[in-house]
Amino acid sequence: MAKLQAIRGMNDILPAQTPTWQALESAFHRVVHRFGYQEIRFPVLEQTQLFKRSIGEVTDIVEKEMYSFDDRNGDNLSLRPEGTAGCVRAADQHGLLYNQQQRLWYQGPMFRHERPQKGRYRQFQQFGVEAFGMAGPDIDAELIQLSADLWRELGIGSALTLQINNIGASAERRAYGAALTSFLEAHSDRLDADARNRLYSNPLRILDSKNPDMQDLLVAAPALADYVSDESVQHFDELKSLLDSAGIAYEVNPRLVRGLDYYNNCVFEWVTDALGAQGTVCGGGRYDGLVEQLGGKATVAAGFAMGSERLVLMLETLGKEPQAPRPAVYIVVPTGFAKDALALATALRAELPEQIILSHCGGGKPASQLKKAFTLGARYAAVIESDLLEQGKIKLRGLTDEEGFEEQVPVDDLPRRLAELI
RNA sequence: GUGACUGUAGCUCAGCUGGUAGAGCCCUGGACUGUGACUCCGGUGGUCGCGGGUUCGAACCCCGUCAGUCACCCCA
Repeated sequence: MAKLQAIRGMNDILPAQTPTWQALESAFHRVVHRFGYQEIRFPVLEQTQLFKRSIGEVTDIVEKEMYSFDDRNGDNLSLRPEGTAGCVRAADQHGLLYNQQQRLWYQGPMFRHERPQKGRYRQFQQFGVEAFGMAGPDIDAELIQLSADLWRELGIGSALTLQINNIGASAERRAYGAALTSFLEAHSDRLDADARNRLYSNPLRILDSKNPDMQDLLVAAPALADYVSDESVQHFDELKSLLDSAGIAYEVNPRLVRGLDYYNNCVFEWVTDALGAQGTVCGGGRYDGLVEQLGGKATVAAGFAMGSERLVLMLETLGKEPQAPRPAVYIVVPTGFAKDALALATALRAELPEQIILSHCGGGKPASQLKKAFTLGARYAAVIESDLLEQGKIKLRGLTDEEGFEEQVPVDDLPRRLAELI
């Protein structure tokens, strides 16, 4: 029988990597906490309809990337491909959005059936932040500032660039899309297959094509900025000046178009060149129409999401991984002294509750146990020896280069002695 | 979904034009050492991703399949 293995594109995260993940998660928690955001948790499965109506019927995500199936009741369900739709559904369903402001955050796995590659997996983790009921650019700036604070906390700010754009209201985008379509129709002989596919369904997506021929063609195309309302432009200008005063550098990228339909006005992405093809680490923007579109009372909103795997990759390639936790004390236990070791370990953990106290299990010579203590990077070894123990003493050894001492300590004093040293 | 490359011990890899597998590291037992580090001796561990085919014989050739990597596409 063939060995069972993980589903394609779904990764196990092993002990060697979990410290980096924990560092990332705790940094995120610290940042959202000090910005006053509250956690919300919502299911991994939703009605397929929710994603179709929010993300957009003709987007790649719902067209070909969702894990959808009929459950036993015949309802069509989907694993969430992103967080915003479920967050809005949950918040609206429980009345969190009715005439009030909310600052929310979530984290968890998302699912998209794409061909896996570096920084892109079929199950992946996102952190997301959503803010409801605030119409001005001040909240947009706050969201960006929050993300920038996280980069600072992680020490990766210098490897990230902020790109922003104003994509206007959906009606404006429709008008622009029509203009873009007719422009491209006039040059249909120069369009690549992908552009031809999107010509009528989603022409704006042609804007960020990586095909140089398309980009050459688009130089002469109508500009989205010319179709955006004065209000949108003013909102965007205010955002830029807020970012300026906050000291957050940005680039205006007129080609920046988000892949989900619900965005409007200002959108942004944090990008890096440290990750190969997956340059976007964080993306978001305003989505003022989504709540109403999903059946709620009209509520303005903005938010962003970031990909944890990509951030972990960045931490690794930039050498910002935390050190693996090392034991403070390793107890060397000769055969027949398990009870003494257990009692000693309990006493040490009571005195030093934050430290890792490892007691050797499985027997073996003291010499090889000590070797294990060194291998694990333990700072001290508490060596039980029968003749010493009869005198109520234990041997304490410092195992690091700086602390290469060896001393005999009364067993009862060992917790206090170690507390002094550590 | 498309393309290119890859798939041999836990890890990193070798295996010439086909003759049923090797090294280093790791782990482990022992010797030595004033109870780890250096040195010496020994040991565990492989359906050569999987399934077919060609052949007297395949890790090596052919087909399929699964998985990985990178890129396209798309996005976090």
